[in-house]
Amino acid sequence: MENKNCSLCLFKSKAAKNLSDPELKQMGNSCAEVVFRKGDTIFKENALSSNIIYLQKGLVKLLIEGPHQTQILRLKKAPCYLGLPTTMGDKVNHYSAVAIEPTTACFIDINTFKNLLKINPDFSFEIITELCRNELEQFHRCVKLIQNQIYGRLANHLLNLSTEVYESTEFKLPLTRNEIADLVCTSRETVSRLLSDLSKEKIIQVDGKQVRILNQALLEKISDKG
Amino acid sequence: MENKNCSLCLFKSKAAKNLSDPELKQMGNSCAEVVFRKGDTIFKENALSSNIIYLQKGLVKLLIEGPHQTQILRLKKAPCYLGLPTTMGDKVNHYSAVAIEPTTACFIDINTFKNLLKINPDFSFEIITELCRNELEQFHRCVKLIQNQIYGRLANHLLNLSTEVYESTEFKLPLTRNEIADLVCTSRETVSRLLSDLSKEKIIQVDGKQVRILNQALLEKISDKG
DNA sequence: AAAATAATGTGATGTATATCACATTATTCC
DNA sequence: GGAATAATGTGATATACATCACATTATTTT
Repeated sequence: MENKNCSLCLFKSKAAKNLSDPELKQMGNSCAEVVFRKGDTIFKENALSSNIIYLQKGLVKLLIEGPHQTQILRLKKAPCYLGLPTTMGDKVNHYSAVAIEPTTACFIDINTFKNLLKINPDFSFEIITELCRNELEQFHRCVKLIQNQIYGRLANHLLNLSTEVYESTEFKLPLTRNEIADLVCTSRETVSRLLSDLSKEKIIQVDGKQVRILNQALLEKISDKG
Repeated sequence: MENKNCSLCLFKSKAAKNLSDPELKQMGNSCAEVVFRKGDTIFKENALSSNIIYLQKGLVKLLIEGPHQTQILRLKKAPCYLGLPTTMGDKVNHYSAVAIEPTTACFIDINTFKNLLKINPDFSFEIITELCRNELEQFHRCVKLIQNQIYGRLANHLLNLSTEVYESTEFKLPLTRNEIADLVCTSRETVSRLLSDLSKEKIIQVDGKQVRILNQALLEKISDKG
């Protein structure tokens, strides 16, 4: 791998904009690019965590084993860092990451990353800011997940896929009904039923995994009110 | 306020151990100590966030307005930082902090704090580590909250109060049944019923707010299994 | 292309827990 | 210390959703 490639890739990250050329080179030298197919595991819960991952391209789900079922914590879309909390926060991963679309990821050695944090305060300041924003998002996601009924949670995730992930009112679901159930914490059957309810109400149009949002305003209301 | 006091106080924080004498002095100079009584608000959701708070003494609840009820995100026990994510992550607070016991807190000016992050990489590294650990904890809390039934969540919080907060099998609940409901996301009535169920099963002993844990092993099993 | 496997839809039934209603007991306040 | 207010306990009823059961349809695999 060449330094040139890495610096181009990492320049998408706000934090890495603070890195100097030699620092980027240093990162590039301990950085390995890996391609994943749909379904491939990028890192696994309980395995030793030794890399920060920079998602160059693709879409990933973060999974954690709950007391009753695996929970999809959130989806992460490139470009972004992956596994910052789980790699910096403990020796062992507290969740898994699995590609749900063809994905390219850079594995950055944790010691190199830590070193950059220590020698470049602007870089580390941006990382702090990003961690803080993530945590705030996570608080909101969590409260919504607990307090909203499933209809509202489902609406929320459909909107999220439409506006954040695919930036289109029509898209192909990257998840099975079972995975959607793990995301909104319900059963597969309920997902089926509620999707066809939304369809009957002409709020969305569903054909297998193909989804089109017909009434975004109403979907937003459902997402907010529960 | 004197520098001497502040450095003593902040030395309890792992991150602040990396601060030099002049840096501690700098922090001390833009640091105000405030005493709160039970029920006092320390900072409020949606207000402009301008301070990092170091909890010297006491116990605090973090509140966020949910779509259906206020949610208690978590309890925070001194000594710890308060409002790191909400102050660094946005201009405005995403949650409130309210004292639930007599509490002493130091308000550190955000600009001073940011400056220290920029000039002292070891300090900022520790803050990153703490943020990461918090986020991991939060993931686990969230999954437990969604997947466990209320009996399990209640057990979990009773254990937490016993082992983390009061470090005793007997303690006085710092929350009303209503607040416990906001914590485990249920109704006041259900909290009443489940507490007396736990009592009938001889797992805990309840007299008003006074609680004694009689069968910790079983309580842990309930907390884990749901 | 056939066989095997995985994903999905849909009815019937059960249950945890919300909600309403009201009685009882603590706390706070003047 | 009595009045007002807040906190708590407990029954009856309603409901969102889980779970089970099975039919149907996609998707892989060979």
